[in-house]
Amino acid sequence: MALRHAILAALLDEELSGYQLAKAFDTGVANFWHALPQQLYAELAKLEKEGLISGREVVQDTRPNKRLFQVTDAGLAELDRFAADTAKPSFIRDDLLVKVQAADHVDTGALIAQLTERAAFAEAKIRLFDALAQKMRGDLGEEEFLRDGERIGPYLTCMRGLDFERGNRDWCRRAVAVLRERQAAHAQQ
Amino acid sequence: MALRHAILAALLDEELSGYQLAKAFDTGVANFWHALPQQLYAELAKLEKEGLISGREVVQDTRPNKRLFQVTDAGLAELDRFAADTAKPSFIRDDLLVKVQAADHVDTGALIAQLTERAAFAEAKIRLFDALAQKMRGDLGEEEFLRDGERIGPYLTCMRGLDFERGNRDWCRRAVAVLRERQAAHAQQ
DNA sequence: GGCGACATGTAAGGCGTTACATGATTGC
DNA sequence: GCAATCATGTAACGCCTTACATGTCGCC
Repeated sequence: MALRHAILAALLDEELSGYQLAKAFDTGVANFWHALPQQLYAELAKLEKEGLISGREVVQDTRPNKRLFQVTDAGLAELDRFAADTAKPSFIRDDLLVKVQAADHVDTGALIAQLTERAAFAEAKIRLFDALAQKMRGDLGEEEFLRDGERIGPYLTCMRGLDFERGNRDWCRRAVAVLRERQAAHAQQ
Repeated sequence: MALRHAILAALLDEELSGYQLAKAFDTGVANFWHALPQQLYAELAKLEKEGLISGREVVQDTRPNKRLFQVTDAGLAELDRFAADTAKPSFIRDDLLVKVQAADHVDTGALIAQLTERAAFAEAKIRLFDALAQKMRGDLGEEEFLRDGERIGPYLTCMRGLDFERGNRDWCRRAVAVLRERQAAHAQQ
């Protein structure tokens, strides 16, 4: 049940509406969790009902009104309790890896196309995370920021996201190169 | 619905029983997917019913009998169809990242303990994957194997697993170092 | 006799995905 | 007028997790 804790963690920095949260969790700014809008609206309702967050209506002239949520003391306590719990190990679960596992038995062309697309996707995320990290540390160097900065949690998770996507990109490119070379060798026979 | 395809991919190399599959999917040899025994037994039953795998009873003297499964032609076709489908992007979803995101608001000691444990877990997986990769490529060098080897799919996924766990380990160690230094600085105030 | 490995499941409940639904405002 | 963005949901289905259940064999 980490979704609720992910939401609480996301609301630590600023008040957000469901819609704003959804954008953050969907478009990859969520370097530490992923969720769809529907999940978020449902969980926000639950969290408010349980008193872990509190919402306030914000009336807007030009746009539909919205509700901004912030973490309550009870929410902070719950987050602390969660952090002290033993964490489960995390596992990779990726369609693309399954396909590559079967690479010797399936259509190579389709695989190459998907690996290429994934590499581009990873590259886009890298740029995003890079910009985000730079924005967070401001004028400070990384070492300096991590020593003296106020809020380093998001920076650390951003670094993990960056490295993960770099790994993704590089692996995809390598796999494409390998598959292409084998394709060429096969054609020559 | 990638579990079934993960099973098919795992059965490409050798006939396996549900129990053997479960070990592979559970203990981390599964570098491309993760699943619990219950899921596997249920999915194996479905797959057999649908004709994508076929099982044969193996009578054993010293141990309980078991059923070994292999992929049918229909199973291979299904796997090929799956591989041609556009893949969804994969996301990190990790309790530990949520906790680190909230690092500035929760107990640092508990976090350090969990990061240390995770680093050790990752290190163990690295050794496992390393040994597996070495076994797969045999006497050949990596470049040579990837060019001429018979079955490179599992090797490529193993490489991704290796890199992922290295990233995990290094990030955990870095985070621990950062948190420790800040703890020390805080104590001096 | 008990523990650990082998071997295979059922059942309940929670979490995530897909599809559907509604309505206002800004910009082309 | 139409599409995109803002803003918030409901419903159905399926996958994943947790707990429970059963039985054999080898070893200490």
